[in-house]
Amino acid sequence: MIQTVKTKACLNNHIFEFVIPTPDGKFIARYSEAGLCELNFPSSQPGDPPIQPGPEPPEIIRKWHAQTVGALSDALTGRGPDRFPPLDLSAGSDFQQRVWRALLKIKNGETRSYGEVASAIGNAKAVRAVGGACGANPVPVLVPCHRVLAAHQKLGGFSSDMSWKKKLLAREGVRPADGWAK
DNA sequence: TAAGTGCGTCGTT
DNA sequence: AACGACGCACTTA
Repeated sequence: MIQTVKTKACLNNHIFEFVIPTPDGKFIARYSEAGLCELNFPSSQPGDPPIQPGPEPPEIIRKWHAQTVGALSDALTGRGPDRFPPLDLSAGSDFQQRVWRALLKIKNGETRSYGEVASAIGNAKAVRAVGGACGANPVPVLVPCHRVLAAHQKLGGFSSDMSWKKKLLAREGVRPADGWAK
């Protein structure tokens, strides 16, 4: 159902940019030659994101994009995506990349606390820093930073609208006893 | 129980 | 040197 629209050669690097229309709004995906390097939530601001038509992207990138579109569609409906595009997380620091890789291991419908993620990357005391890395996640939804909660199933924070965190968790069937989900 | 304070910790700016 | 999508101990109400 979701169709790609336009592409754009961005900056001087070979970055291709796509809009992904979904029932939840227009996401924006960006690709480097290594894979999906950025996925943005729909802008809360009114008005369309200005994306200029660009050169036709290489075959491989169109393939990756098709995988992204499918994975995003699955994720937004609470299903665990089976096909992922390759991810280019190289923009992050070593620490951030370790965190993001750890997030990828959290299965659909599961959650971890910031502390558990910290332990998982072998840096148990870097709890707060893990929160920072989650906030810097360049590929939200697919890299499931929304599955990281505070201790004792408390919701914790989110960089963009908290409603996204609640929404994504609810669609995966995560409903803590407290009843923060709405 | 629920909410608020203080402090340790650590990566990032 | 200051700031967080934290966690924990400890107060108050």
